[in-house]
Amino acid sequence: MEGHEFSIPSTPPLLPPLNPSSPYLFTPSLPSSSLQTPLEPQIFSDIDWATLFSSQSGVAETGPMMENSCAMAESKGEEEKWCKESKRKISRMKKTSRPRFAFQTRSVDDILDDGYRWRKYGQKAVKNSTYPRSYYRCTHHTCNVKKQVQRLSKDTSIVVTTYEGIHNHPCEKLMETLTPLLKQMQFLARF
DNA sequence: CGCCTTTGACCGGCGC
DNA sequence: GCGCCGGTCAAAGGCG
Repeated sequence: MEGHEFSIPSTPPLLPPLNPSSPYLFTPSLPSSSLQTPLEPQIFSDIDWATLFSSQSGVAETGPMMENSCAMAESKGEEEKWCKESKRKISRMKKTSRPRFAFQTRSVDDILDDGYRWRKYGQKAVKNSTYPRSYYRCTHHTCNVKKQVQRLSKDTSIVVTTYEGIHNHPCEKLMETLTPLLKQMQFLARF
């Protein structure tokens, strides 16, 4: 897989990338000078930030984000219309209490290898975006975590991934890596 | 055969 | 009540 560059507009995600073969970079946690190609946090009016950042868990802040996003609208009319729609979505999403976080990825691949297994259950064309939004569910039978993946129409190299919920099981790929090590440690511990 | 993606249909919330 | 929109379902088909 190719290298990915992450940019999180407000706060870092709860779960770090788990696949060591994928050198993900999180810009907010690193000084921009330390990156080879810094990706400044940006607000895109064509992404549905209201949906992406409507979290009650405090993972993401909606207030300043929404103000900035509204300011990015091209015309006054568009701005009012867009803000109105976003506020409606926020009020709708506040009814759900599942933790959510979103982050941007600069990548040619829409799907990130985050170590978990996902099944795609839908794809929809969304308003204000050229690219469709894809819906995925964690394949673990007891896990109800979902994620949405959408490419920005303004910057086609950037993919926005939104996670909803918290996995209630270990990461399969991480366990695959750790299990032999743990067995070896248990074996050695007997001496 | 099991697991996955694709895709049109369907549903519920919301504004007018 | 109607239409729009985002999210989900489920049948069909592909692939290893």
